[in-house]
Amino acid sequence: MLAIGTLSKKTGTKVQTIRYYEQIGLMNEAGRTAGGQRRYFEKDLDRLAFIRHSRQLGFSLESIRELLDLADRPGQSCADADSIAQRQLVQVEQRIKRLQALKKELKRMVVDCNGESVAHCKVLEILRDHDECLTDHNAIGS
Amino acid sequence: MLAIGTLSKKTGTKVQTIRYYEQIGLMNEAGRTAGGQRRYFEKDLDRLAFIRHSRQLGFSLESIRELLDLADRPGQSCADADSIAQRQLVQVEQRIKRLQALKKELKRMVVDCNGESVAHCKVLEILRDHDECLTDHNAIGS
DNA sequence: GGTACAAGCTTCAGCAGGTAGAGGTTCAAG
DNA sequence: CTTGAACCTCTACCTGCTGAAGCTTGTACC
Repeated sequence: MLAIGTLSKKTGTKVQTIRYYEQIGLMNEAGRTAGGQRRYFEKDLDRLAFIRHSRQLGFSLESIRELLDLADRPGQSCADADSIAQRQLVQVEQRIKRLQALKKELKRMVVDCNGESVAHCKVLEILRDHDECLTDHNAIGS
Repeated sequence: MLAIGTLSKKTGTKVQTIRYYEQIGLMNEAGRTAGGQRRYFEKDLDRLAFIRHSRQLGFSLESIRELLDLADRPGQSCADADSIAQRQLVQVEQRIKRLQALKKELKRMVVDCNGESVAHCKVLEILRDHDECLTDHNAIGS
Protein backbone atom coordinates (compact mmCIF):
# COMPACT_ATOMS: atom_id res chain seq x y z
CA MET A 1 0.00 0.00 0.00
CA LEU A 2 1.53 3.22 -1.21
CA ALA A 3 0.84 6.71 0.03
CA ILE A 4 0.26 9.50 -2.43
CA GLY A 5 3.66 11.02 -1.67
CA THR A 6 5.34 7.80 -2.71
CA LEU A 7 3.55 7.80 -6.04
CA SER A 8 4.49 11.41 -6.39
CA LYS A 9 8.19 10.73 -5.91
CA LYS A 10 8.26 7.61 -8.04
CA THR A 11 6.66 9.27 -11.01
CA GLY A 12 7.82 12.85 -10.60
CA THR A 13 4.22 14.01 -10.40
CA LYS A 14 3.09 16.59 -7.85
CA VAL A 15 0.73 15.37 -5.20
CA GLN A 16 -1.82 17.96 -6.23
CA THR A 17 -1.64 16.75 -9.77
CA ILE A 18 -2.37 13.17 -8.77
CA ARG A 19 -5.44 14.33 -6.88
CA TYR A 20 -6.38 16.39 -9.91
CA TYR A 21 -6.14 13.31 -12.14
CA GLU A 22 -8.43 11.48 -9.77
CA GLN A 23 -10.85 14.38 -9.80
CA ILE A 24 -11.15 14.36 -13.57
CA GLY A 25 -11.47 10.60 -13.64
CA LEU A 26 -8.15 9.79 -15.22
CA MET A 27 -6.97 7.93 -12.14
CA ASN A 28 -9.37 5.59 -10.39
CA GLU A 29 -10.63 6.63 -7.01
CA ALA A 30 -8.06 5.45 -4.53
CA GLY A 31 -8.85 3.40 -1.48
CA ARG A 32 -8.67 5.18 1.84
CA THR A 33 -7.31 4.50 5.30
CA ALA A 34 -9.61 4.80 8.28
CA GLY A 35 -8.36 8.36 8.61
CA GLY A 36 -9.19 9.21 5.02
CA GLN A 37 -5.76 9.14 3.40
CA ARG A 38 -5.38 7.68 -0.09
CA ARG A 39 -3.62 4.36 -0.50
CA TYR A 40 -2.49 2.89 -3.80
CA PHE A 41 -1.54 -0.43 -5.35
CA GLU A 42 1.24 -1.09 -7.84
CA LYS A 43 -1.26 -0.99 -10.68
CA ASP A 44 -2.11 2.59 -9.78
CA LEU A 45 1.55 3.43 -9.94
CA ASP A 46 1.73 1.87 -13.40
CA ARG A 47 -1.28 3.78 -14.55
CA LEU A 48 0.15 7.06 -13.31
CA ALA A 49 3.46 6.30 -14.97
CA PHE A 50 1.62 5.64 -18.20
CA ILE A 51 -0.16 8.97 -17.91
CA ARG A 52 3.05 10.84 -17.20
CA HIS A 53 4.94 9.24 -20.03
CA SER A 54 2.14 10.07 -22.37
CA ARG A 55 2.09 13.66 -21.17
CA GLN A 56 5.83 13.86 -21.77
CA LEU A 57 5.15 12.81 -25.32
CA GLY A 58 2.66 15.66 -25.57
CA PHE A 59 -0.57 13.68 -25.58
CA SER A 60 -3.57 15.59 -24.28
CA LEU A 61 -5.41 14.26 -21.27
CA GLU A 62 -8.26 13.35 -23.59
CA SER A 63 -5.99 11.29 -25.82
CA ILE A 64 -4.55 9.61 -22.77
CA ARG A 65 -8.02 8.75 -21.64
CA GLU A 66 -8.59 7.02 -24.97
CA LEU A 67 -5.29 5.20 -24.79
CA LEU A 68 -6.03 3.95 -21.29
CA ASP A 69 -9.42 2.72 -22.38
CA LEU A 70 -7.78 0.83 -25.23
CA ALA A 71 -5.16 -0.66 -22.98
CA ASP A 72 -7.92 -2.03 -20.78
CA ARG A 73 -9.34 -4.11 -23.63
CA PRO A 74 -6.41 -6.34 -24.57
CA GLY A 75 -8.20 -8.44 -27.18
CA GLN A 76 -8.82 -5.58 -29.56
CA SER A 77 -6.89 -4.40 -32.54
CA CYS A 78 -4.40 -1.73 -31.73
CA ALA A 79 -5.22 0.25 -34.84
CA ASP A 80 -6.92 2.86 -32.69
CA ALA A 81 -3.90 3.32 -30.48
CA ASP A 82 -1.80 3.62 -33.56
CA SER A 83 -4.00 6.29 -35.05
CA ILE A 84 -3.92 8.31 -31.85
CA ALA A 85 -0.16 8.19 -31.94
CA GLN A 86 -0.14 9.11 -35.61
CA ARG A 87 -2.35 12.08 -34.92
CA GLN A 88 0.03 13.16 -32.19
CA LEU A 89 2.99 12.76 -34.49
CA VAL A 90 1.39 14.98 -37.09
CA GLN A 91 0.69 17.62 -34.47
CA VAL A 92 4.25 17.54 -33.24
CA GLU A 93 5.59 17.86 -36.75
CA GLN A 94 3.38 20.85 -37.39
CA ARG A 95 4.54 22.52 -34.21
CA ILE A 96 8.15 21.99 -35.13
CA LYS A 97 7.56 23.55 -38.50
CA ARG A 98 5.95 26.60 -37.02
CA LEU A 99 8.57 27.00 -34.37
CA GLN A 100 11.28 26.81 -36.96
CA ALA A 101 9.68 29.67 -38.85
CA LEU A 102 9.55 31.66 -35.62
CA LYS A 103 13.15 30.86 -34.89
CA LYS A 104 14.22 32.17 -38.25
CA GLU A 105 12.34 35.40 -37.72
CA LEU A 106 13.65 35.88 -34.20
CA LYS A 107 17.16 35.24 -35.35
CA ARG A 108 16.81 37.85 -38.01
CA MET A 109 15.63 40.33 -35.38
CA VAL A 110 18.42 39.58 -32.99
CA VAL A 111 21.16 39.54 -35.59
CA ASP A 112 20.06 42.83 -37.11
CA CYS A 113 20.03 44.60 -33.76
CA ASN A 114 22.94 46.97 -33.55
CA GLY A 115 22.53 47.84 -29.88
CA GLU A 116 21.85 51.46 -30.62
CA SER A 117 18.86 53.48 -29.51
CA VAL A 118 15.32 52.22 -29.38
CA ALA A 119 14.43 54.62 -32.14
CA HIS A 120 16.38 52.55 -34.64
CA CYS A 121 15.91 49.17 -33.02
CA LYS A 122 15.43 46.41 -35.56
CA VAL A 123 13.68 44.23 -33.04
CA LEU A 124 10.96 46.75 -32.40
CA GLU A 125 10.83 47.73 -36.04
CA ILE A 126 10.24 44.19 -37.16
CA LEU A 127 7.56 43.69 -34.57
CA ARG A 128 5.85 46.81 -35.84
CA ASP A 129 6.01 45.98 -39.53
CA HIS A 130 5.74 42.26 -39.44
CA ASP A 131 2.90 42.13 -41.97
CA GLU A 132 1.56 38.70 -42.79
CA CYS A 133 4.98 37.15 -42.49
CA LEU A 134 3.35 34.18 -40.86
CA THR A 135 0.58 33.15 -43.14
CA ASP A 136 -1.24 31.14 -40.53
CA HIS A 137 -3.20 33.73 -38.63
CA ASN A 138 -4.22 31.42 -35.86
CA ALA A 139 -0.81 29.98 -35.23
CA ILE A 140 -0.26 31.48 -31.82
CA GLY A 141 1.09 29.87 -28.73
CA SER A 142 2.26 26.67 -30.23
CA MET B 1 -12.27 57.21 -35.42
CA LEU B 2 -12.39 53.46 -35.69
CA ALA B 3 -14.88 51.12 -34.06
CA ILE B 4 -13.68 48.01 -32.30
CA GLY B 5 -14.93 45.80 -35.11
CA THR B 6 -12.76 47.65 -37.58
CA LEU B 7 -9.66 47.09 -35.45
CA SER B 8 -10.72 43.50 -35.14
CA LYS B 9 -10.90 42.97 -38.89
CA LYS B 10 -7.74 44.91 -39.68
CA THR B 11 -5.60 42.94 -37.25
CA GLY B 12 -7.33 39.59 -37.25
CA THR B 13 -7.99 39.90 -33.52
CA LYS B 14 -11.33 38.98 -32.02
CA VAL B 15 -13.32 41.80 -30.52
CA GLN B 16 -13.33 40.04 -27.17
CA THR B 17 -9.61 39.79 -27.27
CA ILE B 18 -9.19 43.51 -27.83
CA ARG B 19 -11.39 44.23 -24.84
CA TYR B 20 -9.36 41.71 -22.89
CA TYR B 21 -6.14 43.50 -23.81
CA GLU B 22 -7.65 46.72 -22.54
CA GLN B 23 -8.75 45.02 -19.36
CA ILE B 24 -5.26 43.79 -18.56
CA GLY B 25 -3.77 47.15 -19.44
CA LEU B 26 -1.98 46.11 -22.61
CA MET B 27 -4.10 48.43 -24.72
CA ASN B 28 -4.85 51.92 -23.47
CA GLU B 29 -8.40 52.64 -22.42
CA ALA B 30 -10.22 53.65 -25.55
CA GLY B 31 -12.26 56.81 -25.85
CA ARG B 32 -16.00 56.36 -25.91
CA THR B 33 -18.95 57.69 -27.83
CA ALA B 34 -21.83 59.30 -25.95
CA GLY B 35 -23.48 55.89 -25.98
CA GLY B 36 -20.44 54.15 -24.52
CA GLN B 37 -18.94 52.47 -27.56
CA ARG B 38 -15.16 52.39 -27.93
CA ARG B 39 -13.52 54.50 -30.60
CA TYR B 40 -9.90 54.22 -31.67
CA PHE B 41 -7.18 56.20 -33.44
CA GLU B 42 -4.62 54.94 -35.90
CA LYS B 43 -2.03 54.70 -33.15
CA ASP B 44 -4.23 52.22 -31.30
CA LEU B 45 -4.38 50.15 -34.44
CA ASP B 46 -0.57 50.21 -34.64
CA ARG B 47 -0.25 49.16 -31.03
CA LEU B 48 -2.63 46.28 -31.50
CA ALA B 49 -0.79 45.18 -34.62
CA PHE B 50 2.45 45.23 -32.65
CA ILE B 51 0.89 43.06 -29.98
CA ARG B 52 -0.47 40.58 -32.48
CA HIS B 53 2.78 40.28 -34.36
CA SER B 54 4.61 39.70 -31.13
CA ARG B 55 2.12 37.04 -30.13
CA GLN B 56 2.63 35.33 -33.48
CA LEU B 57 6.31 35.21 -32.67
CA GLY B 58 5.43 33.53 -29.40
CA PHE B 59 6.15 36.36 -26.99
CA SER B 60 4.18 36.21 -23.75
CA LEU B 61 1.89 39.09 -22.88
CA GLU B 62 4.35 40.03 -20.17
CA SER B 63 7.22 40.23 -22.63
CA ILE B 64 5.07 42.26 -24.95
CA ARG B 65 4.32 44.64 -22.12
CA GLU B 66 8.06 45.13 -21.65
CA LEU B 67 8.63 45.63 -25.36
CA LEU B 68 5.86 48.21 -25.55
CA ASP B 69 7.30 50.07 -22.60
CA LEU B 70 10.66 50.12 -24.32
CA ALA B 71 9.20 51.29 -27.58
CA ASP B 72 7.65 54.24 -25.76
CA ARG B 73 11.06 55.56 -24.68
CA PRO B 74 12.81 56.11 -28.01
CA GLY B 75 16.00 57.64 -26.63
CA GLN B 76 17.10 54.53 -24.79
CA SER B 77 19.44 51.78 -25.81
CA CYS B 78 17.67 48.89 -27.38
CA ALA B 79 19.76 46.34 -25.53
CA ASP B 80 16.75 45.44 -23.41
CA ALA B 81 14.58 44.78 -26.41
CA ASP B 82 17.35 42.69 -27.84
CA SER B 83 17.68 40.62 -24.70
CA ILE B 84 13.95 39.97 -24.59
CA ALA B 85 14.13 38.74 -28.16
CA GLN B 86 17.19 36.63 -27.36
CA ARG B 87 15.38 35.09 -24.42
CA GLN B 88 12.49 34.27 -26.70
CA LEU B 89 14.83 32.78 -29.26
CA VAL B 90 16.42 30.52 -26.67
CA GLN B 91 13.01 29.34 -25.54
CA VAL B 92 11.95 28.58 -29.07
CA GLU B 93 15.14 26.67 -29.72
CA GLN B 94 14.62 24.61 -26.59
CA ARG B 95 11.08 23.81 -27.59
CA ILE B 96 12.18 22.70 -31.01
CA LYS B 97 14.78 20.42 -29.49
CA ARG B 98 12.29 18.82 -27.18
CA LEU B 99 9.71 18.42 -29.88
CA GLN B 100 12.25 16.75 -32.10
CA ALA B 101 12.98 14.23 -29.39
CA LEU B 102 9.25 13.61 -29.05
CA LYS B 103 8.90 13.20 -32.76
CA LYS B 104 11.60 10.58 -32.84
CA GLU B 105 9.94 8.65 -30.06
CA LEU B 106 6.49 8.90 -31.61
CA LYS B 107 7.83 7.75 -34.93
CA ARG B 108 9.39 4.74 -33.30
CA MET B 109 6.06 3.89 -31.72
CA VAL B 110 4.12 4.24 -34.91
CA VAL B 111 6.59 2.41 -37.09
CA ASP B 112 6.84 -0.52 -34.72
CA CYS B 113 3.10 -0.96 -34.51
CA ASN B 114 2.09 -4.06 -36.42
CA GLY B 115 -1.66 -3.48 -36.23
CA GLU B 116 -2.24 -6.61 -34.21
CA SER B 117 -4.01 -6.85 -30.92
CA VAL B 118 -3.74 -4.38 -28.09
CA ALA B 119 -2.01 -7.00 -26.02
CA HIS B 120 1.08 -6.74 -28.23
CA CYS B 121 0.75 -3.11 -29.20
CA LYS B 122 4.07 -1.35 -29.35
CA VAL B 123 2.47 2.03 -28.87
CA LEU B 124 0.95 1.09 -25.56
CA GLU B 125 4.01 -0.88 -24.57
CA ILE B 126 6.30 2.05 -25.11
CA LEU B 127 4.01 4.36 -23.19
CA ARG B 128 4.09 1.89 -20.33
CA ASP B 129 7.83 1.36 -20.25
CA HIS B 130 9.02 4.72 -21.32
CA ASP B 131 11.43 5.06 -18.39
CA GLU B 132 13.39 8.25 -18.21
CA CYS B 133 13.69 8.41 -21.94
CA LEU B 134 13.20 12.11 -21.69
CA THR B 135 15.65 13.30 -19.12
CA ASP B 136 13.91 16.60 -18.53
CA HIS B 137 11.23 15.69 -16.05
CA ASN B 138 9.42 18.99 -16.30
CA ALA B 139 9.38 19.14 -20.04
CA ILE B 140 5.68 18.79 -20.51
CA GLY B 141 3.33 20.74 -22.72
CA SER B 142 5.90 22.50 -24.80
C1' DG C 1 -38.84 60.91 -38.23
C1' DG C 2 -39.22 55.96 -37.71
C1' DT C 3 -37.59 51.34 -37.78
C1' DA C 4 -34.71 47.35 -38.44
C1' DC C 5 -30.76 45.02 -37.24
C1' DA C 6 -25.77 44.69 -37.08
C1' DA C 7 -22.61 45.74 -33.95
C1' DG C 8 -21.64 47.30 -29.66
C1' DC C 9 -21.85 46.89 -24.36
C1' DT C 10 -21.13 44.35 -19.53
C1' DT C 11 -20.71 40.38 -16.84
C1' DC C 12 -19.93 35.83 -15.96
C1' DA C 13 -18.33 31.32 -16.89
C1' DG C 14 -15.30 28.12 -19.00
C1' DC C 15 -11.31 25.82 -21.67
C1' DA C 16 -6.40 23.04 -20.64
C1' DG C 17 -3.57 21.45 -17.26
C1' DG C 18 -2.38 22.19 -13.59
C1' DT C 19 -0.29 25.10 -9.10
C1' DA C 20 -0.54 27.50 -4.55
C1' DG C 21 -2.15 28.33 -0.12
C1' DA C 22 -5.13 28.28 4.05
C1' DG C 23 -6.47 25.79 7.71
C1' DG C 24 -7.13 21.51 9.68
C1' DT C 25 -6.21 16.16 10.49
C1' DT C 26 -3.57 11.72 10.48
C1' DC C 27 0.27 8.64 10.45
C1' DA C 28 4.42 6.77 12.01
C1' DA C 29 8.94 7.13 14.15
C1' DG C 30 11.27 7.77 18.36
C1' DC D 1 2.70 9.84 23.97
C1' DT D 2 4.47 13.36 21.47
C1' DT D 3 6.13 15.52 17.49
C1' DG D 4 6.16 16.93 12.90
C1' DA D 5 6.05 15.54 8.18
C1' DA D 6 2.69 14.23 5.29
C1' DC D 7 -1.90 14.08 4.37
C1' DC D 8 -6.80 16.10 3.77
C1' DT D 9 -10.46 19.52 1.51
C1' DC D 10 -11.58 23.68 -0.52
C1' DT D 11 -10.92 27.68 -2.92
C1' DA D 12 -8.64 30.62 -5.85
C1' DC D 13 -5.25 31.55 -9.29
C1' DC D 14 -2.28 31.10 -13.64
C1' DT D 15 -2.09 32.11 -19.29
C1' DG D 16 -4.52 33.72 -23.10
C1' DC D 17 -8.15 33.94 -24.50
C1' DT D 18 -13.38 32.49 -26.06
C1' DG D 19 -18.44 32.10 -25.76
C1' DA D 20 -22.92 33.24 -24.32
C1' DA D 21 -26.73 35.81 -22.06
C1' DG D 22 -29.17 39.76 -22.09
C1' DC D 23 -29.26 44.39 -23.06
C1' DT D 24 -28.13 49.07 -25.64
C1' DT D 25 -26.34 51.94 -29.54
C1' DG D 26 -25.33 53.40 -34.11
C1' DT D 27 -26.50 53.79 -38.75
C1' DA D 28 -28.63 52.94 -43.14
C1' DC D 29 -32.76 52.98 -45.48
C1' DC D 30 -37.52 54.42 -46.34
